[in-house]
Amino acid sequence: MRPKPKKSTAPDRASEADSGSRITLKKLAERLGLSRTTISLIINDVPEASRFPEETRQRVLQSARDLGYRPNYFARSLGRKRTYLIGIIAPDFGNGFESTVLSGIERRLLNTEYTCFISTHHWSPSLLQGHIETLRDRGVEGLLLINSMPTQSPGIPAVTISGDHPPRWSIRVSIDNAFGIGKAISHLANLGHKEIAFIKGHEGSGDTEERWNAILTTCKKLGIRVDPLLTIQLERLEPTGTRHAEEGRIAAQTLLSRGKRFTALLAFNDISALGAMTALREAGRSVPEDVSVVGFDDIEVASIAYPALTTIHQPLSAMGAAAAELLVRKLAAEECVEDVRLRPDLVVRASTSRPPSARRSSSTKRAVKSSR
Amino acid sequence: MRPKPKKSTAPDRASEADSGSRITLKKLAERLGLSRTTISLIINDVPEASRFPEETRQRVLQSARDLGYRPNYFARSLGRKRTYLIGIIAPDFGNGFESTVLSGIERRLLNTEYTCFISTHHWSPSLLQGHIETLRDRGVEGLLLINSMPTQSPGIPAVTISGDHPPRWSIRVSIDNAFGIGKAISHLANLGHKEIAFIKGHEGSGDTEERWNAILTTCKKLGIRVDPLLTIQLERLEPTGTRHAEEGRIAAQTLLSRGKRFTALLAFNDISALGAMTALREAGRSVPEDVSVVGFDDIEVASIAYPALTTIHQPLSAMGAAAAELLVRKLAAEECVEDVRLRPDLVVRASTSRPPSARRSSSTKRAVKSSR
DNA sequence: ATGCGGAAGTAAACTGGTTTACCAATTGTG
DNA sequence: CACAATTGGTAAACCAGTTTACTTCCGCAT
Repeated sequence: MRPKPKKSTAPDRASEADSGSRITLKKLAERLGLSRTTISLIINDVPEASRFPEETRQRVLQSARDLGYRPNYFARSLGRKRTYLIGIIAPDFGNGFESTVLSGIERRLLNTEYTCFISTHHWSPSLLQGHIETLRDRGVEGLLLINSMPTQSPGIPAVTISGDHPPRWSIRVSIDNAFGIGKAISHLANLGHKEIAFIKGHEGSGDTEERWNAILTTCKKLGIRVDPLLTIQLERLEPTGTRHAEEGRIAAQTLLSRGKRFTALLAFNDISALGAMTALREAGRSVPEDVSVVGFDDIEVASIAYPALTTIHQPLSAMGAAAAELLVRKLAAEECVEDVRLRPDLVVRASTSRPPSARRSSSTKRAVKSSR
Repeated sequence: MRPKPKKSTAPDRASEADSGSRITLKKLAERLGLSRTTISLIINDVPEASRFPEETRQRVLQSARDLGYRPNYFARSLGRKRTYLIGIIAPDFGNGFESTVLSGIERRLLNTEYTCFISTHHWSPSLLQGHIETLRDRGVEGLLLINSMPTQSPGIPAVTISGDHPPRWSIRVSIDNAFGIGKAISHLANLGHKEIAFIKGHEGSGDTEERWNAILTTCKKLGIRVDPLLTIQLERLEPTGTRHAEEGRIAAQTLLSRGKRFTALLAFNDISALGAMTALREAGRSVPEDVSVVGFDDIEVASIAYPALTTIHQPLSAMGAAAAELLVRKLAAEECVEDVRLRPDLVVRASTSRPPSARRSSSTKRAVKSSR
């Protein structure tokens, strides 16, 4: 794009051997003795190009290939009024949640015309707003919002993944939090747990409210008490986005410091569950002998933690792919696309067992179990 | 960018209330009774704009603000021949390595003019090559290559982060692998380990060779035998990029199946170390009582693993920031920027201890230690 | 000989900015 | 008072494509 003052490397593309700069439509036209119009029509293979005899078509195509012609995206976008650009926004690159969603998005977009900007806002609303403006300036046609909820409509099509309060302006891909939480608590209840502690998600973040409401509903249904003393909310730590596990550890420490007994802990997500497990160990409690722990998300490290984490599996990659799919369809035609809601499932691993009171053999040595 | 057929949401920007479409320089000029030239010069605050009296300047600026004028990036890039676009390429979004480097890059680029494309290639050379071409077509001015090494020069400035064999066409940000490996092995040797197993990195990936050579050199110096039977190379699993821990688990299983005794294991990186720890447990070996494990990278989960992982800390975020810095400098002026090499350090946690032979009190109950 | 239709292709306007070269009017200076 | 310099600004070319509305030529039927 920019002129290079000195090329130290040998030119490795035909296009660059040409005349120092990239070959343009005009130069190509001159070489072929045809007009820019003709070349453009043929290169783009528009219906009108059928006017030209096969021979001319081949001549143009061949020449374009030989000279390594690549249309200038900026000129093209300017004329066509389409950019094929998508903006992705996430709070951070995370410990497995965001990255897995991102890979799902990439997978779906791989063989399309679209290219993605990705930016992160570290939970700063103003940064989020700023990114949206920058991306719009850059010409993105649509937005994929992972766990990110702007206060105003971005003014372009947007698909939110796992955000709360789906606003009217966005399409939403989410999982059935109530179903997942129901499964998790039922699992603990079935094992015999009655004293369950809860780590609630961050204020105003993604699925916090929905999951919390599901906890309240499920517990009421199952006759389990939700004790405020056994409830703690995650607080963000600086620098945001890099210490999620630490947040869970601190939450569990606070919980323990209150002195109220609990035999199980349901964390907001896996990473906070893992941090909490660390805190429990530090306080001399064994998992799952003393305290059973359940996470949410099923990120990769959940399965290699020790003990391997029982959790609610979210099809993260599929959610990313679904979101990308919806956005692409929305951008292609103004087709009316609908929200997608997926079902998570419970994955039982080694971090949950019956509560200590239910088995008076608490000194049993921990068996080495397969962790998956 | 594209015409919206029906706007269901209320217009939230002045620019959109205008005439259905975004306001252009021309419209702005007409409203002000000035020429496009004048507006352009003033908006861009070029030196030549000093010609215009302060009063005119303010009038233009104010009006632009009021009408929510935002220059069209495509038109601008076309004329200026600068795009302020950077392409980032990584194998995948990973479990902590890539994401931390990415956040370092983002941090450095946050208050600059640059915007980033990010793409991943899942270790496919052809996909990597394809991404480079796509990004070049899209007009990126430079590339940040995380653990990704194209076979040919990309033809634009590039900074590689943690890649092997730095080619002449790129600037390189890396850590001193030899130093790190030296620290790791010395640590094990000081504890009394002599039978050390090694998990070598993937064929052709990033720091594999450098670390492997460092292992050979250090072991020779310390008089430690590098036994082929205690050496295993990581193999990629499908779908690539999502099962790094599993790769480490399989490697350790293979190692164990060979029946050769070892008291310590040095893994290529943290995620494979964690997978290996799982395999060791499954085989009934305790970490660190029976086998000490050392990782490399110090990703976040290393510190919350159980036992917390002793590892070589890489300043990942700083490396990302440094790479971005170099690229920006390179793009700004053709300033001659040099490679950056950073020093990692050893972080001793709970996954290493003296070998079983050295302490004949092998039935000691594992003490609960602080994990950081 | 004239008019029609299709085949093959192009001129020119347009996208929305940037930039160079120039102009007209005023002010300053010898 | 003539000439230069300054002030305040603009026309037009340019970036590299897309797109619309022609044109020209030829063969064929009337």
